[in-house]
Amino acid sequence: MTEIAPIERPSTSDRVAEEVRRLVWTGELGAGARLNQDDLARRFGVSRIPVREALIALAHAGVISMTPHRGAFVEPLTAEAVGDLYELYARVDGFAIAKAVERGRDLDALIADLRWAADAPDSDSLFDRVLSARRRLHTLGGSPRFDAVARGLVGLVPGNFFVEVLGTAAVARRQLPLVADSLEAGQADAATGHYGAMLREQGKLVVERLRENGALADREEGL
Amino acid sequence: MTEIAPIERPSTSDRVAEEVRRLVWTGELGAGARLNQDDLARRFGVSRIPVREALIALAHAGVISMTPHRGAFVEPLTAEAVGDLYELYARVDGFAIAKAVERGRDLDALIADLRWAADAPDSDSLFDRVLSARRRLHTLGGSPRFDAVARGLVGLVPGNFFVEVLGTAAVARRQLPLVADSLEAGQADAATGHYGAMLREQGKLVVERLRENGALADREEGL
DNA sequence: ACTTCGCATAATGTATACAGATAGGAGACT
DNA sequence: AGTCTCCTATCTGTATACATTATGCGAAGT
Repeated sequence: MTEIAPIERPSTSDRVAEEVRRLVWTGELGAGARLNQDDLARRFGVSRIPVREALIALAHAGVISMTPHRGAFVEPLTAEAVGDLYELYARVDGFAIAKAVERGRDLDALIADLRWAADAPDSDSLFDRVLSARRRLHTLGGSPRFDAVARGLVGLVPGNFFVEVLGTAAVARRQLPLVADSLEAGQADAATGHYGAMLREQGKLVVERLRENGALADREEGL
Repeated sequence: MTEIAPIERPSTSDRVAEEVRRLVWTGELGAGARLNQDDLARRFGVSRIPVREALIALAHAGVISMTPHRGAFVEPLTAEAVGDLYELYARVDGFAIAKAVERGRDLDALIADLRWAADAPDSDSLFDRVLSARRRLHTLGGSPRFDAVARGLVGLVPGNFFVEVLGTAAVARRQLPLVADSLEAGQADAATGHYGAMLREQGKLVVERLRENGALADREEGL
């Protein structure tokens, strides 16, 4: 039987984390806002256990900060910080590309994945395909640990990235084939360049959208 | 009153995570080993809640993988993967250095921190000081989120890095002043170079130690 | 009036208990 | 004999309940 992706059935913790991400994303929870575990539990109709687990995950992603016995608070988010995260994102994935090429891995599957992603019929499948292409990249160039770390960078935009941030889908459809072409030609530098350009462009769109949402802190608040 | 670092009183979850890290580090838990929540809870004399929270943290660090309703398993760890992690580590922190310089941040405190760390009287204080210097670097160059992501990279060696991996302390004491000097001279590239050299060298020592422990997988096991 | 100590309140951290899902094996059928 | 089905044991996921800690207010003292 062909390789099958495990069925996604998000746990309660995952859904809570996603909802909190959304609250931050929409600006409903601004920088410094406190996240009361009981309130969140009541709000989502679950117990505090999955809420806690969601908060731990969000803290690791840097979305919130937790202090023992004090609580969890939304970290400020500046345009500069978002730009940095996407720049970092580009470099991490670029590193994986470079390593995959340098080590002579079989890139056919990755190239096919990238083109398959760019040909996605709708935003939902585009989202899924980009994620799986990215996962293949990380396992080719790095390791499972690498993939875990790299995925930790993403936890900023909730739900379907391409739906939440208009314009990013077009960027992906334009750039991903260029990455694939470069890989096919064995030009690692060009591939990382196209990939990085995609992410930097998308990062700017994310900043715009966050600004519209009023979810950007003007600067690092004192607190 | 001068700035005071908050007292560290790790929670039960933190201690469990640390212990599991140690089990992986010492090779007692090899690649693919299953982490039974009940067993761990009994072993450490705690309930399953902190065990679960520890596992979530470790999964985010890429040390283990969790599948819903199936369990948690130790990810394989190859010499190549460890080298990659330290290389990535160097690049992430190098990025922070570059941004801090590029944005004209006041580097005096960071430079002082680096020298102060190199002058630490013993390994324990060296460890603490390096961590705080690194934290300052991330807040200068990046943001709180950046710091959270960067710290996620560390979760490989348990306890005091410089005690667990002999030889790394000497490397740090040698390289950190060079980084400080370069920063003082405004040479960002040289600073990232010295910093990166330190981490790459330390990464090799980590690999050696892991090999001694028998904690390295020969290659990516097919599960 | 200001500071300090102590207590009450409310939140977090952890333990216990229950519900739901997966994995492995026994049994029946082809 | 092989395969499928069903069942049971075991483990994970979640809810509830208890313990511990931080915070804020108020009273007493300087």
